[in-house]
Amino acid sequence: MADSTAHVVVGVALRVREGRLEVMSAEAVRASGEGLEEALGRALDVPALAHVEQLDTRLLPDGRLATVYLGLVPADRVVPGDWTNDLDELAVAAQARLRAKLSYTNVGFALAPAVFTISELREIYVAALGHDVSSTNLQRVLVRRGVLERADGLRAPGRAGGRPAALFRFAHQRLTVTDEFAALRPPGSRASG
Amino acid sequence: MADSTAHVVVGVALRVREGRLEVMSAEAVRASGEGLEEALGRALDVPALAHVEQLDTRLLPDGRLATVYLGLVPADRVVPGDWTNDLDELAVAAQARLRAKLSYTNVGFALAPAVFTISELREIYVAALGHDVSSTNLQRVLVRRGVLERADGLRAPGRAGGRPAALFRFAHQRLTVTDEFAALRPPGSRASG
DNA sequence: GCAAAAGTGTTGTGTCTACACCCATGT
DNA sequence: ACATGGGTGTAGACACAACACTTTTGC
Repeated sequence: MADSTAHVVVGVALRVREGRLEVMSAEAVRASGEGLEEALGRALDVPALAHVEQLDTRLLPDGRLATVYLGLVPADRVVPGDWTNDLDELAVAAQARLRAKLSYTNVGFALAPAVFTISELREIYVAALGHDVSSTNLQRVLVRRGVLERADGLRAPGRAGGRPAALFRFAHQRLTVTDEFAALRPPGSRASG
Repeated sequence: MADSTAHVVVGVALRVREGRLEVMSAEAVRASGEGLEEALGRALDVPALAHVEQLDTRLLPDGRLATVYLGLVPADRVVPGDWTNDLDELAVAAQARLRAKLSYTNVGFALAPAVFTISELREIYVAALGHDVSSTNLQRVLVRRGVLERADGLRAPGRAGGRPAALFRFAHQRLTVTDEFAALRPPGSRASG
């Protein structure tokens, strides 16, 4: 009864680099009596992750039991490891989770640098979502929801010229649901701004 | 290495009964080499569940590792067990998940009888969501989304009279996302029905 | 001046809530 | 007739996508 199958913690980290979504996976055997967090800490560089959440617990093909975590790394953070572009089944599940949450939460904070222009944020969203995003609408949606706020200063234009870009930052660095339930809201809950 | 902590599967079942949300929890120790499903089968009456999904994997206060599943039972199905109205922390998490999914998926199918009137469905939603729901809008939202469809026949009125109610059924008996991403949809995705 | 990049104004559409009103039945 | 419960019509509020237009820079 004390002997159950070995339990491992698997980390799947995602980040956006040069317009592409990159993955890195790692696993650690969980020592007897050890918490999930400790094992996750050995699997991934957790302090480097801006956001972590549990994805799934499943039996691996080899019969071991694995608890899978999704970690997100800001684009400007240097995290060594075997980053790759090809997504295995687990990475696809992680991306699906990320895609969904990008649209109704502020998870973007975990992929973006501390301060950025809308164009830079747009690139991140395009890579993570896998489809084009209008920077006009991206800005408006996120500002209206209170997800983004202005940071001081401007980014000087490149050699090609152009208007200097305003800098923004995420208003919160913790996951928040920003688009609560499109339908079936409680009665009398129409004011939102 | 082979000796990790004992792993248990915990099932949290929810149903609506007499206008109240009820919970039943159970757990089963997972035998060596056994899958999660088998243990879940011993913990809950799985064939009676119209929908099952994984909620969380966590360390219990006693140090055991538990994988928690959420199961939903249709209101008219007879499932013996120790059903109660007071929700512990796990049950609250289960309810939160249910509440969220009620608004952007068709999970309702797993709580409702095969065929029902809008009023009956409304009662279920009220109990699960914890706030009032207008039957007018409930009907319109779910029909517009293609979640509900008409069933043949009418329900005769009670002794107090009233117009006979139309019968409806859920169009699908498997979880489907019906309100995909409010914002940041791919370009050119405006037509919907 | 012209191209490039950023940002604002504005319009149209879809989806929701709220509420007025009509329909079908029992007594 | 009238109370009761079921259902439809419709108006108003948002939030969003799309696109035209203005602003600010480099060359």
